[in-house]
Amino acid sequence: MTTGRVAARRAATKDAILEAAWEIARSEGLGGVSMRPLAAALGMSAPSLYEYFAGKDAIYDAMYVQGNHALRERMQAITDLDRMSARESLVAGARAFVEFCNEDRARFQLLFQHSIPGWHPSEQAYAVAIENLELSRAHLESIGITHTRSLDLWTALVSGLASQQVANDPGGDRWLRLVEPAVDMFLSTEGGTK
Amino acid sequence: MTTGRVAARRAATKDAILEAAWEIARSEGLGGVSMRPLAAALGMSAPSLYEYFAGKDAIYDAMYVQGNHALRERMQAITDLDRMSARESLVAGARAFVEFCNEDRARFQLLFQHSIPGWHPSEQAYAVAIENLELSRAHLESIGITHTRSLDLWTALVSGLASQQVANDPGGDRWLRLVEPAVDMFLSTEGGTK
DNA sequence: TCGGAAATCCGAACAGCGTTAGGAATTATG
DNA sequence: CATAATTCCTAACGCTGTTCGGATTTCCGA
Repeated sequence: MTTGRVAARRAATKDAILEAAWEIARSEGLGGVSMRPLAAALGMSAPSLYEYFAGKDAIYDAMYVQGNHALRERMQAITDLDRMSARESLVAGARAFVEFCNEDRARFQLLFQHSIPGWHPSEQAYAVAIENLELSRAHLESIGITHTRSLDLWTALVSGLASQQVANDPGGDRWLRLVEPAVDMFLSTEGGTK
Repeated sequence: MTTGRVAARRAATKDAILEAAWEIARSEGLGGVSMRPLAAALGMSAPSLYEYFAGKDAIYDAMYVQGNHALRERMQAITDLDRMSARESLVAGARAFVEFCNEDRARFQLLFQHSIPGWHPSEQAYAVAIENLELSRAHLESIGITHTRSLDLWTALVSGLASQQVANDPGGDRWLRLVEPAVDMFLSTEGGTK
């Protein structure tokens, strides 16, 4: 039985470890997460962490999954996309994404820059990211944008806005404000990429 | 006198160190550059590197400057921008940039993703990057694009194309092919961002 | 309730990292 | 030729992620 008391306690400890890891990542930077201080923040010893995660990479992996789940929830919080025009829904989606990236630099670096040397998300963790990408592909499809070239141009545009925002005006809105003009620009020549 | 035999030999050794560092970065990844193997590749000992660079960060710094100089030369190799139309020169510039990024993943990560935990370019190294940015700003100005919003949208668009290309199709042309449609899209609504 | 099993923890240690100290060897120069 | 500057290396320090071995605690069925 995987839902016994031990499993619940184990899951709670894992969550606490990830929570502390996020906190360190936000204050010290994503690369500043190290095992001994992380363990100390939880009142335990570094080797004890290995009872819960196979290693530091597995911790990053779990954080990567958490981040992608948070992104999915954020995007799905825009419930009534159906009632919006294509333009409105694109603006809402892109704005939500850029805001999400702009909220937490460490999370952005983990999810979208591959910022930890030598680390790559595991196959199952990456699958969660693909799932998110698929959702936004479905969104664009629902408003009639289906060609790979159009989708690629859209992802480049939105990710460019997000990365510029995070890198050059973190927490601000210098590129966030450009979401609306960017959507208009994108829609104005949609079809030109066919 | 800084141009004596000793200074020349010293400069040659520094170049050799950077050369070996680039080679390791290209094969092992940017974060895979470590002092002892780097020194070993040059037949010397790790502490000897400190005769030439203040530390590992200083090596990254010098690589950062080298990379930006290479970018400037590449961009300036497009000599006859004057004889092109605005559209042609934008296409040429963006294509050159994306190609430059796509050639060397390690170089791209060093210059444009801030991929080494805890490392930031020094002020004087960053100045070289600003110099490059200023050149492309001048280019856009010369074709009548002056507003900050337009410039920001342009940088987001081009950097988005480059990062998507490098991350998802390294060495390929999936996003490189989108440079031309992207420029058309950008120009079609230029003025809408005022 | 007792006892074996499972879960959890920790101290010690290993290899690798960037870096420093101190001194020896080489090279340049007055 | 001798002094000074340059260049190099060995040893070591504190940090990193990680493993080992064993002790301690917690669970759970007889």
